[in-house]
Amino acid sequence: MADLLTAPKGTYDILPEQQPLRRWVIAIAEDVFTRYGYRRIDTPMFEDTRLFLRGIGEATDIVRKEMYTFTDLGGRSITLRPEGTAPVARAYVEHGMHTLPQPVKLYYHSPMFRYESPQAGRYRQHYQLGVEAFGSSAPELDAEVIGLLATLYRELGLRQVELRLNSMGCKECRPGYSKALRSYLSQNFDGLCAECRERTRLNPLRTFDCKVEGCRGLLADAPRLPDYLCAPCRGHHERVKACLELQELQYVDDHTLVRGLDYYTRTTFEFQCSLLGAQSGIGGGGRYDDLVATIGGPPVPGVGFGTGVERILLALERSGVQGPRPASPVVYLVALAESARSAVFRLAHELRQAGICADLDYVERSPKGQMKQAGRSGARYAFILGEEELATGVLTVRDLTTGEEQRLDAAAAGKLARAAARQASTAFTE
RNA sequence: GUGAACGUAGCUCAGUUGGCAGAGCACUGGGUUGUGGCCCCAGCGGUCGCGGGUUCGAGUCCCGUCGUUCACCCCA
Repeated sequence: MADLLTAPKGTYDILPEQQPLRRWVIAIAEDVFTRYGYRRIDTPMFEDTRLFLRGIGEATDIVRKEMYTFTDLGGRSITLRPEGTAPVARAYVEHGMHTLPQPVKLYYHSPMFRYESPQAGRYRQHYQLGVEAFGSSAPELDAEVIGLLATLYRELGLRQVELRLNSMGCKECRPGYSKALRSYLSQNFDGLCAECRERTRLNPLRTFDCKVEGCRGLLADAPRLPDYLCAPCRGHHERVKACLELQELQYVDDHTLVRGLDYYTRTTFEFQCSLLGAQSGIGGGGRYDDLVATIGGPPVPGVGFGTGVERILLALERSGVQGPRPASPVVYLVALAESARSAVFRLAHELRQAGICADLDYVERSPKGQMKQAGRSGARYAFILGEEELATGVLTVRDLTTGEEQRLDAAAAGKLARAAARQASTAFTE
């Protein structure tokens, strides 16, 4: 026990009993994504490190201290994917998707890797569901992406979800704001915490995340991003809001909402769920009109989001949402005598070939033990074989829901099992 | 990276001022020569995270270390 190996820090096993709820969430997500016209893409779990350096931005926390980067045996610098947008953008460029009818709408469900300190809802490997739409700068697309995510949360039955919205401006107007903010921060440098002094130099917009009392006070009087937006950005933002209202979506304007990835332009948004505790962000994203060009592609705009599967599951559990019941066998086979084991094994094979889910004992349990397993397995019927049945060529078929028993030949028993299997599968799809 | 709390059976947890390692659940068998769920009985299962120290004696006290959890930070 002393040297027992465990899952690496910040990782976890997804156990059989946890699978149904997770698979249900993913199935609903894929249904919603498909309904909005998005198609699935899978990209490698690791990429050339330069993709993330250029795409996410070298000043971000993700790139500076959270990437799993290593040199492979060929001397290449490789990084485990920390987020989904840059890899999908890379695939878009690499496969010439800018020549397809635009926009190109893609979705993914993939593990992400970040070297973080684990806590509730935060892991070193976590799964994200996300969408990316390339090739249109229409504000309707921003609003659609946001509406799509809101629809997903609603169909999952999540409660207490709030949408926060901001515009980050574009490369025309944001530099002017950054300059004004940096200048304001520099004038009040003595009142800032050590970290915000660093942020002033690297990425002044991030100071809005600071929770230190003194910094918050100073930032309350800081220049506001909305006052610096250029006319096109302002118009875009107004149209996004109008389209949110067309979808009857509530949102909170938050001009301090700055996300941790440098590629965002114009729209940024984040859904927060108060059921989650400290890691309240359940999903977020925005527009990234310069990303594709930054990683070496044509100047193609885009917009998308990522949402954390573990945080959705956590919120669902705290909302009391139950997953679907795990599948049970239709038939459990019981050998009452040692001499019946071969016939039972043979019968299990035949049932399975006929498409019926059947299970049996493999550890030489007593008859009572086998019946106990049959009951626990959730099977509809126990097919019982002992010396009497072997001699007369029939099966004892016990209906485990009613306890009634009858003697049937193999053909009649198979018919019964097929009927029960059909019933079980229709119950599942409903 | 920083701080706090917690590490005892597969799981959830008791364990008094330091004095024989416990319970419930789960698992296996029996109670019924060939029959599940409920009940009863029995069994299986532990280097008390790991390493040092104090002590006649440490699960218990001290130090270190690793891990988990929560929070900061950041994000999904």
